Amino acid sequence: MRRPTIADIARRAGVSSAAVSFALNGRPGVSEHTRQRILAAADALGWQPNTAARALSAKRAGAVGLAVARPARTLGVEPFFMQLISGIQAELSERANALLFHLVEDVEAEIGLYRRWWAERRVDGVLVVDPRAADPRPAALRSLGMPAVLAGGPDPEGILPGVWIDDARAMARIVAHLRELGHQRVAHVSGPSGLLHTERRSAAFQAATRRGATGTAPTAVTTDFSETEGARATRSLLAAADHPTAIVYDNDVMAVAGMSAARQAGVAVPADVSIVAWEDSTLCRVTHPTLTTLSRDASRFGATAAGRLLDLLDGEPPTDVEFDVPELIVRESTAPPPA
Amino acid sequence: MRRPTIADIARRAGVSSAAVSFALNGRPGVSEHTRQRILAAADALGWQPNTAARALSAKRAGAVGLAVARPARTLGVEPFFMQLISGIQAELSERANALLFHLVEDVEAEIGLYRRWWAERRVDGVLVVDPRAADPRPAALRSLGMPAVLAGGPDPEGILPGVWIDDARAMARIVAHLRELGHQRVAHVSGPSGLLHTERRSAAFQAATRRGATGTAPTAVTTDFSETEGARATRSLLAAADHPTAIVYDNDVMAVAGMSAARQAGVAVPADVSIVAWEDSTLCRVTHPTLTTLSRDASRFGATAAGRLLDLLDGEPPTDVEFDVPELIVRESTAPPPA
DNA sequence: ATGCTTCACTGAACCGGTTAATAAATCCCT
DNA sequence: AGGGATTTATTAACCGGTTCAGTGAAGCAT
Repeated sequence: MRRPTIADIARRAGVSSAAVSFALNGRPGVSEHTRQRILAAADALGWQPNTAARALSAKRAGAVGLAVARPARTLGVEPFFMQLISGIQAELSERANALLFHLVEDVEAEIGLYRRWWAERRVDGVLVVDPRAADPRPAALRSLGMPAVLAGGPDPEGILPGVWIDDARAMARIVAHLRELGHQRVAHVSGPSGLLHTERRSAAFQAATRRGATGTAPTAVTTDFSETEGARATRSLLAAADHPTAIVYDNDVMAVAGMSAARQAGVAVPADVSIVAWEDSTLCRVTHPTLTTLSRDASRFGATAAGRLLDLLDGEPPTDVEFDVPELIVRESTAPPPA
Repeated sequence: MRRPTIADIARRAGVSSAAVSFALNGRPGVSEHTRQRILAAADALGWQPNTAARALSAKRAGAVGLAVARPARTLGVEPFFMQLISGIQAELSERANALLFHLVEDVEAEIGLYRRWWAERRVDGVLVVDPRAADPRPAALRSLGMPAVLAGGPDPEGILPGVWIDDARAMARIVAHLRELGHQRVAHVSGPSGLLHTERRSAAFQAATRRGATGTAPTAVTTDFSETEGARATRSLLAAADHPTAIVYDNDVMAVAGMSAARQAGVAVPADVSIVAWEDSTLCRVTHPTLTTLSRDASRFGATAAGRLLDLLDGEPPTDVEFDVPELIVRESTAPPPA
């Protein structure tokens, strides 16, 4: 059976197709009485707008894109992304937009994808995640003239509006918790230095621990977020005689791997060393002991970012949104340091 | 700057827009010489088809949908889905299609989404995952006339073509491995009974263990795939005097939780009980001991399913595709049973 | 009654492709 | 050379919406 079109509605309601368009989009040009008649007809026919036709004439695809340049392997274990996507979709659906989701190899491929999406008019704008140092994406998007919102940090170049979580104060909160327990030597196992949020956390860690620092001991180790490097970093940190009594990991996978590595090295958790993970996930609750973690509301974060992007598409001015400090969930992996 | 259209190409090459359309789509109606001239012009202008215009006239959206009715929480920890999506996208990109990805609450919402996607002509077809017992989706899709491929099993009703992995033989392979090690009492912690692949595995487990079964001991426990129920099931299985010496879990999260629960109950892995997980992931390698798992090639699986759907859209007849048996990766969590 | 504005609605162009119908040019065969 | 088939190209309609210029008719003040 053929899908009903605007012409069918017009015929049924005895008006022109232009009047139908006005009525369906809630714009002036038809009387209230006629509008009701048209809406009733549309409803009776079960009409839904053909997105292609609408996109073609209104020059609005009704869809936004999300490209993620991370290996699928890494993505899978992080619940953060699915929560993020879930939040994004809640907001998009609410406002009748669809999400084009794409995994890409690297930032270059991501820019290529943006170029294609834009040329094909597949999307009206994109959500950019994982901002990096010297990120080529904002400039590329500006040169394309493509609306975008940066989810994960303020844009250092000030090109794209951003939505982000206050990593610095979150880190301060973690260090404060460890200080309260009595820890003096705290270490940080961070993610790759290219990512802005990682760098924000590292800087905040340095600032928060500076005062009580223990001379020349290496207190920060950079990794690629993988479990392998998380374990390796842990072993090297615990090898020193006056090793740290607490370690903060930039994600959950590394924290779990680190805990395993500590145990194998004969270091008890939390008796000898306390452990804090950066993301709350199932992983943090199935381990023994359960992990103290920093918990962010990824879903709300995604919804806000998507909302800002749609606002932007509706012509509202670009603005930044900074979230509250995430909550620290204290579980069994943190305790006072050994006497 | 305005995007180039086929009218621009036509002007540049000195032909009509119809000739350009023929040339760009590789169909007869233009000479080889003219075709080259047109392609050169298109290339020079950096032309890309406007998907909305193409969708409107060719009645083909150039996009397929993937709706997933699982809580975002569960999805996140399973690397399977990201690998699946990655494979799907590789195939779709190859053939110039986009992926609309959507998380939904339940199967009813999923059907509602299909209805909307179809009415709006957003997608040309969908990939249906997680087939269930008495699944309403195939019939709903048939009544819509919407092309679809069922990823995860043959359609019991025979409505949709399916792509799936041979769960039965995979389970047989696991049980064979445990038998070779000498295990007599093997248990199965399965997922929810509503899912077809879960039921296939359970049936295969029963068949494979029937001969050596130990009287009335409960050898199978049904769960919701969560770490909580995985741990609970493990505790109840190990409580019996002649508890099983090996447990097969239907996913990785439950296996990890089960291992933790066993340790807390004073049962050593693998000395007292062997553990096998159904999905290989980072999780299975960061634990101590590392987990013996069944490893499927989710990426290739996704690519195949997407390929079948595109073939279907191209008018090819619907056919089923069954994959080879997945590989069993033996690690540290399986060993001979205690003497 | 006249002129002017406002309101409700229509007709037609337009978005950027695809495609059926048609016409012109070329080829082939007797 | 003549007539039909084939190749190459064009014209124009069409997909299903949006939007703008234009047309009556009603409302209002003078």
